[in-house]
Amino acid sequence: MPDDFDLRILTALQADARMPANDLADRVGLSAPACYRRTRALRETGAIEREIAIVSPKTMGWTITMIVLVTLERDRGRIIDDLVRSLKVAPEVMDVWYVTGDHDLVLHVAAHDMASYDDFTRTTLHAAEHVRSFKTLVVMDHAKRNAALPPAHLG
Amino acid sequence: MPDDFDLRILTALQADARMPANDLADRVGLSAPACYRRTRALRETGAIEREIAIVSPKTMGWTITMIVLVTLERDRGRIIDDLVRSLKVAPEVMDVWYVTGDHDLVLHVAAHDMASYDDFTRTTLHAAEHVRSFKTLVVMDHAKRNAALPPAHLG
DNA sequence: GGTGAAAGATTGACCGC
DNA sequence: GCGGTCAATCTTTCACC
Repeated sequence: MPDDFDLRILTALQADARMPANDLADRVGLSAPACYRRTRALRETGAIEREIAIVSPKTMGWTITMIVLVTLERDRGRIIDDLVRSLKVAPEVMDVWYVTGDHDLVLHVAAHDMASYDDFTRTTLHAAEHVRSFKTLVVMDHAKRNAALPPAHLG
Repeated sequence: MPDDFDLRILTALQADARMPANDLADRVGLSAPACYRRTRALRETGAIEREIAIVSPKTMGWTITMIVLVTLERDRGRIIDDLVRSLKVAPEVMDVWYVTGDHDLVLHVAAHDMASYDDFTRTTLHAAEHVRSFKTLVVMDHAKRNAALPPAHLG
């Protein structure tokens, strides 16, 4: 169970994973080695899943992204695992959410252009069993991109 | 314009922002100082937007997330800037996408529980002008969470 | 962009609570 | 178990070519 020191560390590292342990120490009120030990423990327990650079999509050659709302046949059971497995492997697929409501899956997909997105839908979605239908919402602007979570509530 | 060295650096740092410049150097085929200079330039030009820790939502006390499909009145002009501004400020809102298609905005929202999500919809969505309707898709599982982009295509 | 050295950060050993 | 101090090690960063 994380205490407030841990939550402060996590909140700081969510904003800047490269913050030196010394700055972290000042912020959370511990010594640098104490911050380091806690940070290491947070990594080992999986509270920190990974530490990554957020890169501009255009720089990486991904010019468009789509939100895809997928509706499955109404006997979806474990068979959709096959679909999800193929989505996990597909590099263009950045996020897969299982949802309840008007749809069953929501995807966040990157593409170089519309033609390559069409390819993706053909090989991955149209080809899949149990996909009844899907709707593509083309992203015009990613107005807020907060890969980090909201800050934790401190006790 | 990034060359292949830059793209390799970006691809590596997307997977692990803490990779030492020495390892980076081995991977991309440059010396550590060269990698460092390129990395710094990539930060300064905004190709690297930021470097963050991906934290487990449950550790941070965010137990549920939602995908929200927002439909606006059909005279949305600049007025929706007010809505987007409030969404950008709201800590629970992790992503805001402007989209074309059956809806106008897609949100990715975190909440501590359903009651606090209800609060959010009341204060931020129901209260907003020009929101015609919205649909909430409750996330049951974030099966793929790839805050990083797909790898770049190298020439 | 490479080399080598200075500056700074991370990590380990050890002590005390 | 926890954190603190000090020191060794490793990384980042700079100066110079």
